[in-house]
Amino acid sequence: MLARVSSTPTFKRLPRAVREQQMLDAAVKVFSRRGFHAASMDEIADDAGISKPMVYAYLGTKEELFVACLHREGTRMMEAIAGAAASDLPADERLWRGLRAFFGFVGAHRDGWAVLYRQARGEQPFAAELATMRGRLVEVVAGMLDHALRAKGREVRATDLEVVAYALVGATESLADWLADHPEADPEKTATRMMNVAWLGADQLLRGITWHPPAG
Amino acid sequence: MLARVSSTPTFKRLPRAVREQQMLDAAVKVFSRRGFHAASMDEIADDAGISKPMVYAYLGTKEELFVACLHREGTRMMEAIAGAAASDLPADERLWRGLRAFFGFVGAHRDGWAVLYRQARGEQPFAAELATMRGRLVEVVAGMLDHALRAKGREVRATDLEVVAYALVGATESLADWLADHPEADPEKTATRMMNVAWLGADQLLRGITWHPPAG
DNA sequence: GAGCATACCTACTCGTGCGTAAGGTTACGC
DNA sequence: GCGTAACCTTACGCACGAGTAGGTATGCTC
Repeated sequence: MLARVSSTPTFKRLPRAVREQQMLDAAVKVFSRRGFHAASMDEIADDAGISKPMVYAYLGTKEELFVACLHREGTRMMEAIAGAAASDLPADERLWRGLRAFFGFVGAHRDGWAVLYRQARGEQPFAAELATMRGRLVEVVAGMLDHALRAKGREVRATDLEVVAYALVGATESLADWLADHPEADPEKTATRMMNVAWLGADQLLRGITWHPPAG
Repeated sequence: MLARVSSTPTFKRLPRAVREQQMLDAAVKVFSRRGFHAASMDEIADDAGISKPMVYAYLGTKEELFVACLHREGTRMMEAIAGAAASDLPADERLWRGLRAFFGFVGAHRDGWAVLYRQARGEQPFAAELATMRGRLVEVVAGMLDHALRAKGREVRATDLEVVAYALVGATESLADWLADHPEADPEKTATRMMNVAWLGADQLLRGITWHPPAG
């Protein structure tokens, strides 16, 4: 066996923790470019500058690897948002800061977002995990609306609140998607636009103004 | 070879057009349950009550089959919406009818929606096609907003308009997704909720009321 | 400087599922 | 009633990619 001849400068041996991060970086990149199925473990290993068995040794099977990506990116995102939107602020201020943090994250981690949102969504095994994460977001938004409503002495059925929150989260994700496809776009400006759509509509609702279908 | 013994009542031979529809029905069903990759041509053929080579003979490769599904479901949906929202109505009326038609469609074709939205989105080869369809929707919505604005003597930059439209479409898709997961929910009611989120916010914008970030 | 653990490799196996070759059977025109 | 074309089948080839077996090198500890 020729093995590694000294022609190549005998690449560094790195501690596990470092290699794991490199692998995750590569995996996120490849998954986001190719999609879960089309991505091959060989390509990921290659991209990480390591051989395939190392990936299996450290991060396990392909599914487990994907879950690990999901976890890392998801955690990073949630932390970015939670860190920005402290809960002792008024609702509109929290919403604004949360949105800014969110779009900032997406702008800076387009690959991560693609993995999280575009890929995980379609694949059965991961959709549930993703849904849970989104569920937490919806709850937070619904909580903010509810809080603001109660402050005005109003009360709304929980389902209605949840659905509205769901719509707002959806709109936000959609804009994030748009942002991921427009590298030249400004995350801050996108956040402002979202705020316009969301808060002006919500504000109306908070005042008790509602729309209802025409008769017939 | 035993071949088909007369025990089974010699299943009917059907004309191509009919079989193609049966195949598409089966394909939509299986794709929506399993996802594009996990779905096997064998299962689709089986579900259509036909053998695999027939599928290849009529609809071509797996990718082509999926595109065919996408096309049929997409066309049906667009027709449902376009049919409901005639362009000679006022903007809010058009929006309302379009939304109602849309949620009605999703409520009635949950499988089709899952294929269109959840699957096509993640898979590179189809994402483009899907994006085009959504693009048309966004244009329509943006056009409605623009029309309403001009009627009030206002003018907004095209980009802003497009982004707002994008957000509204995203919110709507998100609610459709919610609807697909809640079989007991009422499409009509969901449309009303969406109208509340969208139109109240849009109405504010139409009046020239905008939100802007706090100083600092 | 022997021993041991950990990092790392090449080179396979093997299942799965797409796509097809080659042939059987039914309907319909003439 | 017979040919021909369209319908439909079984049974396979084959590529691709997940996962593994088994071995080599390197650094750390005492």
